Amino acid sequence: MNGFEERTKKKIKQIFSASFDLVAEYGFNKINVQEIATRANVSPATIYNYFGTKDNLFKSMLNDWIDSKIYEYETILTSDQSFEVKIKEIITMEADNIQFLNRINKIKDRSPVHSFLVSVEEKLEVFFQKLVDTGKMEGYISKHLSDRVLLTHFQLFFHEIAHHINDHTNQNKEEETSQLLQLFFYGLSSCKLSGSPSS
Amino acid sequence: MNGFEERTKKKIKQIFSASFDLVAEYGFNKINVQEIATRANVSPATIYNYFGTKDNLFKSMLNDWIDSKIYEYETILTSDQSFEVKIKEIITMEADNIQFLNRINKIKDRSPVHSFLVSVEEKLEVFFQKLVDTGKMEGYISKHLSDRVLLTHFQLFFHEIAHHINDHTNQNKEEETSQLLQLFFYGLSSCKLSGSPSS
Amino acid sequence: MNGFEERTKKKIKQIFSASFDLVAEYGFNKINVQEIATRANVSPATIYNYFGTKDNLFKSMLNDWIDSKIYEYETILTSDQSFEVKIKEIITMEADNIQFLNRINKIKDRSPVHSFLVSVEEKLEVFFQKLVDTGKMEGYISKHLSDRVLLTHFQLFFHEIAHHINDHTNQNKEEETSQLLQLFFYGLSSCKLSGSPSS
Amino acid sequence: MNGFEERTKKKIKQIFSASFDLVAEYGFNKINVQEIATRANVSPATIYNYFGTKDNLFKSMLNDWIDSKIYEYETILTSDQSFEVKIKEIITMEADNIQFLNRINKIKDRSPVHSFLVSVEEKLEVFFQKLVDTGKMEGYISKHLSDRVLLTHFQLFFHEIAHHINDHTNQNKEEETSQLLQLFFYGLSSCKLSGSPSS
DNA sequence: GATGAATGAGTGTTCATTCAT
DNA sequence: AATGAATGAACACTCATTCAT
Repeated sequence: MNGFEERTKKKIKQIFSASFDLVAEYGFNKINVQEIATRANVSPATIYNYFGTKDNLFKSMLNDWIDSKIYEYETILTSDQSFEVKIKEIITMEADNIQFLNRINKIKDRSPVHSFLVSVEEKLEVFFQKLVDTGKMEGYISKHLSDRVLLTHFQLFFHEIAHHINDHTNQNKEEETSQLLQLFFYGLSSCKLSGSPSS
Repeated sequence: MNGFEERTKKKIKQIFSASFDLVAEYGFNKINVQEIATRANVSPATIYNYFGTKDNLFKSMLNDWIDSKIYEYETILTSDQSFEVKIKEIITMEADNIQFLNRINKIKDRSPVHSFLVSVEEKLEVFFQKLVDTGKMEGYISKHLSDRVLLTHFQLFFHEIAHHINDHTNQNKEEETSQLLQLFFYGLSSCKLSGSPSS
Repeated sequence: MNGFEERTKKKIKQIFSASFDLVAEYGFNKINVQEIATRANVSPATIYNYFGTKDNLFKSMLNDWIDSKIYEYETILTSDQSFEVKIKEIITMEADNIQFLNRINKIKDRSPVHSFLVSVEEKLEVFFQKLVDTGKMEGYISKHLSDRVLLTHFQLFFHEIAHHINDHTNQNKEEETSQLLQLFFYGLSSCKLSGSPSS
Repeated sequence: MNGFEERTKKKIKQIFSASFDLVAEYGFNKINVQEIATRANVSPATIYNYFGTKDNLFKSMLNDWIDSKIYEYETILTSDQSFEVKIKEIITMEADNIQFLNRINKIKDRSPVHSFLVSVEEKLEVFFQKLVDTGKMEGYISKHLSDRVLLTHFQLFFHEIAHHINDHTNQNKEEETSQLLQLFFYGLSSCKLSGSPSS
């Protein structure tokens, strides 16, 4: 890789980073190319040279982001730890991206970005499927629960806990996170208080 | 009520209805006053006569909507049925509004509407608090779980189930809804399969 | 005049008064019919019933105003006092209308009102001509000065002094007004300090 | 200065010129950005790129205009001529801007431009103060007249004479201008007919 | 390759005026 | 006769995108 390519890569990174931060803070709809360009220290025209359209910039940025995220998740999943520890680690990771995840999770508007969000979701589902499989195999998840239901449940729950971890106004993080994990594993009625495989 | 007032009320209803539908379908950011006006069979200027600004229209519409919704919920909550039946009824009602709820739930952008969403959320929290109280009193919810955690949990869960009910591509609604309720009450490990108060 | 006509006349007076005040405060361009109607305690539609257009309202209002003003001026002019005293009295009267006069004096824009302002100006010129004639006859004004020049000069000077009288931030009203009158009669070089006819 | 800057400067000049002409002809209130843009051969968006708001365009234009005007005045004031000749030269210059001056002089409406007009007026006052000082020093102006009064008087008088010079319907320009100058120096009673310092 | 500059197509909002009651 | 309500025609301003340098 020569000097030109390197500089180009660096600029693309800056643009991705600026887009990510601004989307996380304000959502897709309330930011404009000028803002992204300013924060990335390039001109708007440069962004168009690289990505063609604003939507395409978002698509590329999302693609880059989801791939690196999935890679980190997979690393945890294939590591040598108990299911519960893996869950906790992944959730902690999620906490870092929770604001951004909230942004991209519920957007089903006219934006052409939406079509791309579907592919992000698919990649995430593939991962969560592996997670569910592991959980069932290790006896942490009742086998008669359908995968489809569990997928939705995992995603929502992860957001929920990550949101709590990330909430800076929250004083009882530790306690509440533990309670949420308990809700996750044992439900509202809480027939059991400390978790070990039920098999 | 004379003829003027009656027609005005009717038009306001039309405008609220058009706004609601469009927000539900496309979100706050992707619709313009012209569209709302067209769908409501009025001119944009009429909307400004009534509401002054676009934001104010949204605020009024949300206020109207949340009040009627809370009223219906309260009716169910104070009815003479078991906790589980109440939950199911409320969730079924939610299913009708799920798309709209998804829209307004995650929006924390620069829009001045946001400030108003907080008050919507507060009204909802008041209701969910009552729901949690009832659940604890009737023995369906473990008393050592903090209210704060439960509030978030309830809201998320309701959305989750309602989303399933509302998902038209879904074939196994009945079965999946039942599974989700089970997850809700008894968690991932599913120590118990049929629910009756644990007290 | 029956009760109906009386009420109509009263409303027209209210509308004239509201228009006058608002034009004096904000100028022709920055006030709207709604504002005038509100201040006059009528509906905008009523104004249109009476005057047809906004411009026509202004024309009627100006006409009414200038006629009453000219009437008062003429009364002073035909009174039995010295020229200097008459001048002072008229200037004092002007002070009350100075804000309004400033408004209408310099407006030569696209407004159709302009065409009417010309007729206001004509009426004023007729009066000022009489004033000049009196001044020349009584020996206060050098006869070799052309009427045309004197007309402009009088109008400007009246505004200038009236403006000083009306300026509430001004501490030395008395002194400054006297100086201005001196400038008027004897000019910058002030060859004379107390004025008596030079004939 | 590279090609970019040069073209930008040229366009700004065009925009200033177009704004100036239109304001002079129709006043601030009756012209829109589209019109200015059309006359300046740019798009409205370009104007917003440069100036941000319509008001800001006016402010910038006025600032540019007053500075160049003051510069020309100062040149005359510091030149090596008699007071009367300086006065005549400045008045002749004013005649070129009289329409525009009439526009900006009396506007005290709700427009945010007004706040800026104050600073224009201040710059003019500084200049007129110098003029008055010179006149007093050279014995053309009676020293017991207050500066405050003289400032207003000068401004009004300049407008008056300039207006006459500029009035194309006027046949006797020469004669009338001379009469007005006489009124200025020696007042209505005209105790003196040819002007030389009275000291 | 990078960018300063320019713009067309909207978007929220205002307001004189009309119309049905 | 009076007015509540409705609207068409503007207008200030934004922003994704293009283009000449």
